[in-house]
Amino acid sequence: MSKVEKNKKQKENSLYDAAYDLFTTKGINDTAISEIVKKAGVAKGTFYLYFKDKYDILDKIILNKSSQVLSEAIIETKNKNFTEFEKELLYFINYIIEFFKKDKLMLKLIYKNLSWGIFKKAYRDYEEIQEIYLMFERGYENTSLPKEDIEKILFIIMELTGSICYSSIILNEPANIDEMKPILFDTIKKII
Amino acid sequence: MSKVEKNKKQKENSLYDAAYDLFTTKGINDTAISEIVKKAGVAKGTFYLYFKDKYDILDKIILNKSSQVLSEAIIETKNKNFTEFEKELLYFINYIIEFFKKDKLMLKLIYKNLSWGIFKKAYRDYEEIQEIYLMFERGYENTSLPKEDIEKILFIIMELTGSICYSSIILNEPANIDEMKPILFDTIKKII
Amino acid sequence: MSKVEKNKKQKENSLYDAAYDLFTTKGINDTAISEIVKKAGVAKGTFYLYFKDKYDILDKIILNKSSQVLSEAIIETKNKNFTEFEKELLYFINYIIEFFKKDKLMLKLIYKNLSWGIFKKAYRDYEEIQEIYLMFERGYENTSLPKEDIEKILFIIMELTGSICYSSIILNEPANIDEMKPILFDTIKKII
Amino acid sequence: MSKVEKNKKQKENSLYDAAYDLFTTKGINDTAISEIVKKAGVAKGTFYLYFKDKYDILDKIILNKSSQVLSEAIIETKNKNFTEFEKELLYFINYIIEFFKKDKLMLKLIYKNLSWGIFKKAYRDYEEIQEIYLMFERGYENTSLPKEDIEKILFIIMELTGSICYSSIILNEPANIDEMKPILFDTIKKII
DNA sequence: TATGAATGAGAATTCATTCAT
DNA sequence: GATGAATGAATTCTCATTCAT
Repeated sequence: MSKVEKNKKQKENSLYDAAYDLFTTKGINDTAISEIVKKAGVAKGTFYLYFKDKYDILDKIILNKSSQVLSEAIIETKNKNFTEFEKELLYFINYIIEFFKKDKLMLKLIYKNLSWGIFKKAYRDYEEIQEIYLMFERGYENTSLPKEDIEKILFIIMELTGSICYSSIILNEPANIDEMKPILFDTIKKII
Repeated sequence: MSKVEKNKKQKENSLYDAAYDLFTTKGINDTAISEIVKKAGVAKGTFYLYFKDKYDILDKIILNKSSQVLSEAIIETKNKNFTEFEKELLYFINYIIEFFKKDKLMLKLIYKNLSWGIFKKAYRDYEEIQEIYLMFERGYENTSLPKEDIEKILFIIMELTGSICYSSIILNEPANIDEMKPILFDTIKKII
Repeated sequence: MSKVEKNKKQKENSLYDAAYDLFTTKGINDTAISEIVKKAGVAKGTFYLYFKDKYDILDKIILNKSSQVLSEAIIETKNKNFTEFEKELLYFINYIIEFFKKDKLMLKLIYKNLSWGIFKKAYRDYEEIQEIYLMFERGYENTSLPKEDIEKILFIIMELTGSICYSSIILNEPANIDEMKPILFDTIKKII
Repeated sequence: MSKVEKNKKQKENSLYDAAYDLFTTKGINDTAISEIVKKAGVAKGTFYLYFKDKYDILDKIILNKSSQVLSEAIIETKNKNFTEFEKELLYFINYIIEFFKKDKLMLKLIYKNLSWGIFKKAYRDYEEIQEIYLMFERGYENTSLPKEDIEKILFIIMELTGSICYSSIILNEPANIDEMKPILFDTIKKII
C-alpha cells in the first residue's frame, strides 16, 4: 500500500470512528457532519470524498459493526467444537447477548437499523457470516426440511434475539436481560 | 361540548391527521412542522398550543394507532368465542398480520417506534388492551406459570410478530408474509 | 393597508432595493443572498418568505425596472403630442437612450436579461406599455400591414435599440453612443 | 509536432470539447471545473495548466466557435461569386441563420457572450473574418461613405441578426425564425 | 508535465420557535 | 385562543484551488 493509499485509509477510518462515537452518544439526528469532521480532524470536503451523506456512512457503519459482532460470535462458537446443535446455537446466541450487555450503545445503534438485507450483504464481505448458516444446515441435516425453511428459522431466531436484546437491555422491558434469558432460551429450544 | 371546545378538538384532529399522513408518506425526518400545519389548515403557532414538538405529536399518534389496531384485533377475536387458547391466539395474531398487509404505511410508522412502554401506557387508556393479557392468563390458568412469565411470553410473541411483519411485509425478507406465516404460526404454537 | 401589510411591503422593498444595488455594482454571480439580506437589514429567512431564490428576485427586478423605463419614456412622448409618427418614435427611442446614458448600471443589468417575453408580461401589469404598441398602430393605420407585422417591426426596432445601447454605452463599441445615434436613427427611419 | 506536444494538444482539446458540451447543455453557471475534467478524462490540476479559470476557457470557446461560424459563412458566400452586394449579404446572413437553426445550443451559448470586442479579436486570428468587412467595403465602394460608417452599418446588421436569431430561434418570440426572416431581410435591404 | 486527495471558505436553504397583533 | 411574519442559528453541500507525489 502506497503512502497516499495509507493516508486515504487513515482519513476514512478517522471518519468512521468519529461518526460511530457521535452516533452512539448523541444519536443520529443530533449529529451534524460538521461535528464528525471536526472530531475526525479532517476538512469538511473530505467527508464528501468518501461518503454521500450522513446516512451513507451510517449504513456502512451498521454493516461493519454488525458483521464484526456476528463474526466474533461464530468464530468463538466454532472454537468450542460443540457436538450438539442446540448447545452450539445457545452458546452463539448467548455470546451475542453478552456482547451487547457490554456494549449497549452499539446495540442501540445497530438494532433499529439492522435488517436481513444487511445480513445478506455481510455474506459477501465476511465469509465467517456464512458459517452461521452452515451451523444451522448441519443442525437440520437429518431432517427433510428444505433449505428455504432452514433459512426462515434462522431468520426468526435472529430477529427474536435482536428484539429481546433491544427491549430488555436498552429499555429493561418487560424485564432485564438476565430475567429474559431463560425464557428466551426456552423459546429457542422449542423452535428448533 | 361547547362550540369552542368542538372547534379546538377539530383543530387538534386536523393536526393529528395531517401529521399521520405526512409521517407515513414522507417519513418523520422529512416532515416539517410547517408542512403539518399547512396540510391541517391551521396557523403555525396553533401547533404549539397542542403539542410540544414533532416528537410529541408522533408519540401520541403511535400510541393511538397501535392501540386502535390491537383493540380492533382483540375485540374481533373475543367476538368469535374461541374455546381453545391456541386457536384464539393465532386468530388474534392473524388479524394483526392481515391488518398490516392492508396498511403497510402504518406498519412502517408504528414498528420502528413501538415499544413495550407504549404498550403499557395503552393499558391505562384503552381497556380492551387489557383483554389481550387476560386472554393469555386464561390460556395458562391450569399451569403453575407465574404472572411475570406469562407476561414475558406474551411479550416475546408480540415482538416476534412485529419483527416478522416488518421484515416480510415491508422488506419482503427473507420471504413474503404469506410464506412466513406457516412457519411463524408453527413457532408460536411451539412457544405456548 | 394594515400595519402588518405595510411592514411586509417595506421589507419586500428593502430586499428589492438591496438586491438591485448589489446586482448592478457587483454583478449577479458575485452577489450572495446573505449580502442582500444584510444590506436590506432583514433576516436571512425573510428573503425566502418573498422570493424563491436569487433568480426569482432578479426576474422581478428586471420586469419592474424595464417597465419603469418604458413607461416613463412613452408617457413623456405622449405629453409632447407629436403629429408625425416618425418624430414621435425617434423622440421615444431617444428618451430611452438618454435614460440609459445616465444609468449605465441599469442598462447593463437589464439588457442581457430582457426579452420579448418580459415585455409581454409588462403588458398586463403596466398599461402604459400598451401605449407603445398603440403608437405603432397609429403610425401604420393607413397601411394594409397586418397586426402581426406591426408587432414584428416594433420588436425589431426595440431589439436594435437595445443592442446598440448596450454595445455603445457599455462597451463603446464600435463607437460611443453619440456617434452611433445618427446612424441608428437613420436606420430606424428606413425601417418604418 | 513531437509526441509530447501532440499529447498536450490532445488534452487541451479534450478540455475544450468537454467544456463546450457542458456549457451548452447545463449552462455556464451550473458547470463545475470538476465536471469538465471528469468528462475530459484528465486530472483536476491539468485544467489549471491550460486555463486560468472557467471564464478563461469560456472566452476561448466563444471566440473559436463564433469565428468558425462566421468563417464558414463568408467562405460559402464567396464561393457563390455574387455580383450584387444585396444578394451576397442576404446569402451570408441566411447562411448564419440556417446554421443556428440547426445548432440552437451553440447559438444560446454564443449570443449572450458575444461582443464586438470578440469579433475584433477574431480579425487577427482568422483572416476570413476580414473578408466580411471587405464584402461591405466593396458594397459601398461607389459611395462616399467613410470607413467608420461602413463598419457601423456592418455592426448594426450583425447585432440585429444576432438579436433576431436569439429571440426567434431560442424563445420563438415574437414569432419563429421562418416568420421573422422575410421582415428581417426586408429591414436589412432598407438599411444598406 | 500530470495527478487527484485534501482543503475550508462560503453559498444556499431550512425550520423550530417566538411574539405582536 | 389563533395567527403567521419574522427570526437567525444551524446544517448541508459545493467547488475553486493548492500541492505533495
